[in-house]
Amino acid sequence: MGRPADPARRERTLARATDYVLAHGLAGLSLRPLAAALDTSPRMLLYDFGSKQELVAAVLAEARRRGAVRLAERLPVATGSVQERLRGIWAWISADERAPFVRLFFEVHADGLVHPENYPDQGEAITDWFGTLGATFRDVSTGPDDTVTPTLVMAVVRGLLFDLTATGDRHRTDRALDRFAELLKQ
Amino acid sequence: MGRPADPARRERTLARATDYVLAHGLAGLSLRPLAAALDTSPRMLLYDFGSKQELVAAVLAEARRRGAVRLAERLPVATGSVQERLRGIWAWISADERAPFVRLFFEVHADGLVHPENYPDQGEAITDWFGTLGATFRDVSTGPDDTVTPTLVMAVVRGLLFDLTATGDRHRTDRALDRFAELLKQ
DNA sequence: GAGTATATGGTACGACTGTTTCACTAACGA
DNA sequence: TCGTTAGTGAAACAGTCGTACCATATACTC
Repeated sequence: MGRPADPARRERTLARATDYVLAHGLAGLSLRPLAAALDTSPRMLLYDFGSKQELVAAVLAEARRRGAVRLAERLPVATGSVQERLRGIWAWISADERAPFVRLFFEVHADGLVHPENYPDQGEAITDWFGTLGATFRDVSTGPDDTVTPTLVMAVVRGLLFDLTATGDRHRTDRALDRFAELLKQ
Repeated sequence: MGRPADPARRERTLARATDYVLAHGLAGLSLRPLAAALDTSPRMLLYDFGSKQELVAAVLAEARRRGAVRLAERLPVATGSVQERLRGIWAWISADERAPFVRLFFEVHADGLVHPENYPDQGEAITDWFGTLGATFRDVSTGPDDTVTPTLVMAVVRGLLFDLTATGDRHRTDRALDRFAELLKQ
């Protein structure tokens, strides 16, 4: 008995909070401005999530969930040459629409280097793409459980993303990826 | 006339502040703990640097200066095969002693993505290694002002650094670099 | 209606932040 | 000794932070 709980409200808040964090970043996140932007109050944020730390954890989980969904929609296009697949992945991840995700990705990584205790599963977040990526580049792998090829491919992608986000030089980074694709093809 | 200024004090403070930032990171930097660790006071930090923002700028400049010196000491070893040179660079940059620099590097990049206005020269910080790196890998470059090869090499190094710092998996990242060296050799 | 559990507003607490102000001392030239 | 400039400690200011407390409103069962 009593007033029935409304879990949808928490979900709605979580979705909007994730939008907000993707737009504004994690570093300066503060409950009061966040609440104001979400038409709610710090009081309600703590009521729904317990603490700021738990709210952030929920937001990061939601962001990762969204990214995984988007990736799953995109990646199965494992047809074509190695070059085409690589270019497809790069075009997708480096597109402007993905910029907020990429930004948050780098932000979480950097914060995790200073406070590893807050991100117990950061290692997984890096390596869990290997399953899908390994499948995508099976023909250039050295074996069925080759982890080196996905590692290298992801390193190139992340490194070029790093470069692109810092310099904005799309032409140079695009060409560097093409060059890597050529090398990979042999 | 009057008491003579003592610029050495500011230099000493800057050096120790840089040590502190390299050890503790930029994100949570606060004047009072910093001053306490440096046996000085927030009052003096502001007296010497004007504001926290200028202090941070000075610290970052100092850190970059140190990194450049260390790199200049190391890089001229441009002898040997492409593989050996690449391995040498990777061994140097991924060594544990460089970890604080690498951490700060990622931290500044991430913060720069959220607040680009604070880092007007971030693009340069990424590309200014190309001069030296381009010279080092001249024999695998496509031309005298080939920017693509240095871009790719740095992307691999940064991407693998990203992986290594997040997962701590040295074996896998080392092998990925070896694989890249093989590809580069053709 | 009473009883009860959820939802919410308002407010204040204690701890921090960068910075400022005021007073004072230290070290020099004349 | 006096004037002048550099250096420095202590305290306060105005603000923000996450969070806790207290009241009250809302929506349900009985």
